[in-house]
Amino acid sequence: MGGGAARYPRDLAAGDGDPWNLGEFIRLQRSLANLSLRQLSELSNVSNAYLSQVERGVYRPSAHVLKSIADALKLSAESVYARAGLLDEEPAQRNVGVEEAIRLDERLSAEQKEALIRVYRSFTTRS
Amino acid sequence: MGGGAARYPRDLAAGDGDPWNLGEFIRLQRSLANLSLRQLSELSNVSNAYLSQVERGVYRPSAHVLKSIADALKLSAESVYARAGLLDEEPAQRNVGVEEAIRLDERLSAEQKEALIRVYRSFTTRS
DNA sequence: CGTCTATGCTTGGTCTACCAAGCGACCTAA
DNA sequence: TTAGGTCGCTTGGTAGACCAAGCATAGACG
Repeated sequence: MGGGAARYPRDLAAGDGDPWNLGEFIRLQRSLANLSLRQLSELSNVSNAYLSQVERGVYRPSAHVLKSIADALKLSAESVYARAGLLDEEPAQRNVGVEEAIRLDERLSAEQKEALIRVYRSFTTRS
Repeated sequence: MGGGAARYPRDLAAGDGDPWNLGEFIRLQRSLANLSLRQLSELSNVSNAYLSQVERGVYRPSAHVLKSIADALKLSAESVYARAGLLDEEPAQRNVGVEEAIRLDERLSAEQKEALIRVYRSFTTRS
């Protein structure tokens, strides 16, 4: 742990690109946390080899790995998912929609949900 | 499209299990939307073969596929991710945290972020 | 009966996410 | 100089996500 940050030919110093793709984003967050690939690897239980490939854009990590990385970097999973294009937008919208709310309600049976949705549609659909 | 819903030995009628695992959940939502495997397949650009396996719990789909399915079923990606165990909890928490907010701010340079975080920590950490 | 269409399921294979092991470059200490 | 440490990166291999094609069943219509 002693060290300062050493500089390497293709090291973090090369972070000139825009951090709009996932790899650059993760690399930036990692550097802001002052973590090496192997340190982040240990924190996230993801191999340093794969982390390197992810940061360089060789592979697109699964959500499971993304979540581990997010936890290790103390980022919310939602933020990282949004960067990965797995979530539509910024975590700002909280519109669920009537139909989805109905379908997700666990106290309703399937038949009750169908009936509710049918009625809801009959109210909202102009024939 | 004419048809009513046909019943098959291991068909939707067998939806007696609790919809707490992802497969059962997707199958339930699909049946509530009155979609066949192939219809959902076309809407989501996921093969019906794979959808069948996902619903039966043979495979755990990637987030990309999950998002496609969520869109096709008109569910929010967050809800489905939560079911898949990819999100920590219900979409109810809106705590971002100061450090994360800093790191995600695009108008700050890396140095500015580091400085801010350092100051923030100096305020919040008891020595 | 036979044929058509729709359903969900199974199979064989391809692609890629992911890891263990190792490499070259760089630094510091003896 | 050599030895030991860390850095990021590359390579070979394995497991599983994912699909195209085909199967079996069931209803509708002739």
